[in-house]
Amino acid sequence: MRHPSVTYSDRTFQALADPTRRAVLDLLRRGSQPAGEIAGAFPVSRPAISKHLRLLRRAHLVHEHREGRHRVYQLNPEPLRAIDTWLEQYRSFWKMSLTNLKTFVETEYAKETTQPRAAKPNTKTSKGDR
Amino acid sequence: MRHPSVTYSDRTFQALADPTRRAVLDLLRRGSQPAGEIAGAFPVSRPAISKHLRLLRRAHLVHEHREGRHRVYQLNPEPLRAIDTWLEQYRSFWKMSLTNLKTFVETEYAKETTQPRAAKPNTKTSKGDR
DNA sequence: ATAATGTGTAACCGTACAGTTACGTGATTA
DNA sequence: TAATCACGTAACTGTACGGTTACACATTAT
Repeated sequence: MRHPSVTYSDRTFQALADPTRRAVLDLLRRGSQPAGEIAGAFPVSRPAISKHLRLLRRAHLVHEHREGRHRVYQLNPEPLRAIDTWLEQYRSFWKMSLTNLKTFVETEYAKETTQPRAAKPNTKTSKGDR
Repeated sequence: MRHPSVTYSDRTFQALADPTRRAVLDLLRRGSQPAGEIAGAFPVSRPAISKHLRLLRRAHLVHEHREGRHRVYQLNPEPLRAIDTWLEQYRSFWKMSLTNLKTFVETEYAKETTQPRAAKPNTKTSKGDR
């Protein structure tokens, strides 16, 4: 079950989880398109794409506006900034050499692991606070 | 139904779709930890976390090694590079001002929309293959 | 008015989570 | 050896997708 409160970037991450939806975004980078034309670019049925578009809308990754009987979809890259921000915290990690990472990790966890016994972390105490 | 072939970064995006799993990664940035201690940091049951860890493992976002009766999990930021690469293509978009984006989009789609009739994209031709 | 287009939605099916409790298993401790 | 610890896994439940077909609805075109 999903958590009761679904955050903003939650929807974003969730929307990006599907390869078809990412492909739709990739497509829209080339310019806005009506739903039907987007659907034409994929090997699935039009309603399937329609539902993908609904999720992308829900995540604010696309904007839609009517144009005659078309519904034109436009990329909105704004929510991707949140992803970028999240990733930012990890950049330093993959810039570290693996050896450095290993060292860092070892020193960090050293206090819990070096002593065979006394270090048994009391798992339960820290459980209530989140 | 999932596509037959699930790509590498597919697993990654999918693993990141869940807020708990992202939180686990955030936790591991501070240093490796055994499964139980990770579980202690969340309001869900230990088996639930165990399953999250399985997905993270499947996405290669964490490494696991046994240490006595503990299983220590370590962050592996490597797969996140793929996400970063994907995002890279969108950076230019959110750096553009909205007006510029609008202009770009309009000129791009102009050929299909400016002529009322003749431009009707033949959606069906590419659709027949499914 | 009627027909055709372009889209979204409803209803239905199968699968993959996310969570739970109960249980199995290897490593430590008594 | 027996008890305990730290996990993973199995079995089960509910929900959200991802896909399909059938249909409703609004907007042109005849």
